[in-house]
Amino acid sequence: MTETPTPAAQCCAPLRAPTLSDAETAATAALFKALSDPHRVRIVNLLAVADEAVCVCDLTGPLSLSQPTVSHHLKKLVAAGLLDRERRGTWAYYSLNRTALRRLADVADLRGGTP
Amino acid sequence: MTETPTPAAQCCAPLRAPTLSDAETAATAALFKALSDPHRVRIVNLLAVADEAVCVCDLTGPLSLSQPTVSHHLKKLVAAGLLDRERRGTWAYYSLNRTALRRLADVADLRGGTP
DNA sequence: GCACTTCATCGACGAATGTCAATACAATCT
DNA sequence: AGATTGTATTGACATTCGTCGATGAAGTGC
Repeated sequence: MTETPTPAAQCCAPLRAPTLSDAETAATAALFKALSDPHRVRIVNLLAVADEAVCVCDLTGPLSLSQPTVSHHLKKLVAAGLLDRERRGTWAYYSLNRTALRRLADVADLRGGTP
Repeated sequence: MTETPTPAAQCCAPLRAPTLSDAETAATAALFKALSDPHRVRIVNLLAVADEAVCVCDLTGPLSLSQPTVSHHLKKLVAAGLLDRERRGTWAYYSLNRTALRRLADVADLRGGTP
């Protein structure tokens, strides 16, 4: 997979949109799909409360998952645009993309604009 | 399936919550999972723009899906608490549960309370 | 160079998902 | 009662998903 399709968080459209293209519908579903797993919800929650970026080794414990599985989930969240990845030496630090999460909240908001 | 587990939309907790129980995490993931399919996103969008309740036969066309498949998706959305079902004679009318969608928007909102 | 650590990818497995045709159920009408 | 219409359920199928062990890849320090 050398392709890097644009993150769903950048293509999604609000559920209240008057018309929704197929691409927007797919992107919106993909965005929700990224959060459709309990472990990924937990990851986002951990990153939301931690104001510091977190590395993979800090997540395997709280999640009770193997390291490959944690990397797998992180990759999905990054692909969706919800997480940012940064390398510091040997470590890979992940942090929340607050802009993407703002957009997610707006997608689910049935009333008007983005304050 | 005679069990009727409480809808995810009533058990979910915001992603910004300081601590998230396993049950809350699972419910939150289940809520997102209900919207992780493009056809279900389309259904919610159709119901969001239509201020009238909609029956199954009105959805098979726009979705290009068979009637059993549409019923299957509707059932999942109702189970998640996002849709309400009402029988009128032979027809089954579905409508958006605006409270549940409000809650969904709040789940994704990283900043404070529920205005 | 080599050893070591951290993370990503690969391969395989069982489990869950979306889909449809066929069938059953429910409500209405004659 | 029987016929008809709209909806729900069943059973089967291919596909996708989450998980792990094993292996690679990248970086650090000796």
